[in-house]
Amino acid sequence: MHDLHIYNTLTRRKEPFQPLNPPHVGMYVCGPTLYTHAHLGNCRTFLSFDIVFRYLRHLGYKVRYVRNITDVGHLESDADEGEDKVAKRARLEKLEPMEIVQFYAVDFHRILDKLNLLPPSIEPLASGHIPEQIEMTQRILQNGMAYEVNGTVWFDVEKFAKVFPYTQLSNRQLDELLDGTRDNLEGQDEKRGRLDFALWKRATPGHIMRWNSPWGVGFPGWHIECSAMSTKYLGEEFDIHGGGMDLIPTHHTNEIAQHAACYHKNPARYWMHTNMLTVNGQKMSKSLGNSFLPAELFSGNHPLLERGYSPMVVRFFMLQAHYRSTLDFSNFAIQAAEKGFQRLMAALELIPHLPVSDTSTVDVPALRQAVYRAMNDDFNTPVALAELFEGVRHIYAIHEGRDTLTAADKEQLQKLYNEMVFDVLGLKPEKNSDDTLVTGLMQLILDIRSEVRSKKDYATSDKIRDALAKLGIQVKDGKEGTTWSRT
RNA sequence: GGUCGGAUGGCCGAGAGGUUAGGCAGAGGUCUGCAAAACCUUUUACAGCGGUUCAAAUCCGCUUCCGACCUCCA
Repeated sequence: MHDLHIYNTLTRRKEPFQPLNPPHVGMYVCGPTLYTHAHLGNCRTFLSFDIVFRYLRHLGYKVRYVRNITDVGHLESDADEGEDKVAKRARLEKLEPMEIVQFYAVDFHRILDKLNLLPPSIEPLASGHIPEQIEMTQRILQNGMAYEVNGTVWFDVEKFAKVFPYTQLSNRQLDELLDGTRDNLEGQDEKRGRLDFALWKRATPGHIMRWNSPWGVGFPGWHIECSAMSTKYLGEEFDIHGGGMDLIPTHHTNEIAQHAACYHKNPARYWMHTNMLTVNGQKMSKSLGNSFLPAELFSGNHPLLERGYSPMVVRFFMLQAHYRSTLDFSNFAIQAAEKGFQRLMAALELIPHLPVSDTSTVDVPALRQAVYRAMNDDFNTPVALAELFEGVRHIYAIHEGRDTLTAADKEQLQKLYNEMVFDVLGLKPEKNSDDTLVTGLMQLILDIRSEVRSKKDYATSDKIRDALAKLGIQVKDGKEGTTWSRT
């Protein structure tokens, strides 16, 4: 029935999507480490998976979507050195680590809600799954793929690589990885191999986040929380695992390793990775100073921004690029998206008012097929939108009598746009005002204006129009009467 | 330096051997008391040089430039 193909990073190919236990689908996406505000690039990744979630549900799958929040164990360096990011922030602000995470989690959810992302089915915290992580670490030790040194448990990458393709996901050569990192082996006397990573870390006396374990007081490593939580909620093997592309070489590679060291198989069948958001061709990142927060984008309160852009415009802007391509941000580009979004929404509002005829000159089933073909091709939202814009042209043509539509086709057209635009793409109209008083007053004012216009009293009608313009209301005289909108 | 991925018209961005992607901007038009808005039509393209092919933006090779990862990042 569906012909959905998903690009799998594991095989570097698009593959037909076949869930393990239809109609159920298990999907795990690596969420943020909330020691600070999530930035716009982070949001793009979660938006991409929101589309996956929505489309799979639309196709009739029962999706369990797990997206974690990492609140412990993520150190400042992937080499398992430096301070825990959350703990550091807590120390600096003299707050409980959980206070830090709670503060940024609330903010994170508020932003995602504005962008109309559906909440995941489960949003587990790493700190809430310490026993699971300890248990998994024990299992890896029992299976001989890890070793303990002074209360820290290290994953033995080189040993593991002999029995499992460790570099499968990143598509790199193990020798080269070992070579490339040799020089920073110094100062790390505990781990045996340069690629080895911590499953459990001994807590230094001043470390605020600490739990008892078979190896003494400590805290879990960065990657193990995702393995433990995905296994707990989705099982030893599930359908989709996703995250940003930058997680491929370290985080996801190690996740697969840990999981395979326990269960002798890759946790997920389809690995999906989203590309980066760039600004002037460079990856958005805090260190480059080219990142801004979603809240700043909405308000326009940032040096890089000419003005604010509404959340739905931002969503539309991101959907105009495929999730595996980089997307370059600029004021010009997002302003173009804003106009396009408004055009799409205006056409959508027109559908219920379209006249019907005995025959159709528009091939609605073909349009429908084209849109689904795009979505089935690895969630190709830009092409799906392009097809919907083809439909927009027809909607206007029908509106103006240049094309015709049967009642049945009109119903199908309405259904297609409702389902695709609202349910799958998650766009929604941004009402300027639903204040009934304003609506009533405007109706009255425009009635008066049209009366004086019919008497050719243009001085008065222009006075009304100009005065409204000063108040930020644009009057639009059309064939079918006069409408208005806020500017 | 190593590995991987890119270079598409003024901008953003799809496509991936033969047929117009789409959006925005520009130009022309329709409508209009005027204006705006809206709608219609429409110009400009596949980094460079070779090769394969009846046919290449699309495949292969080289060159140039850019990015990502290898060091915190979705």
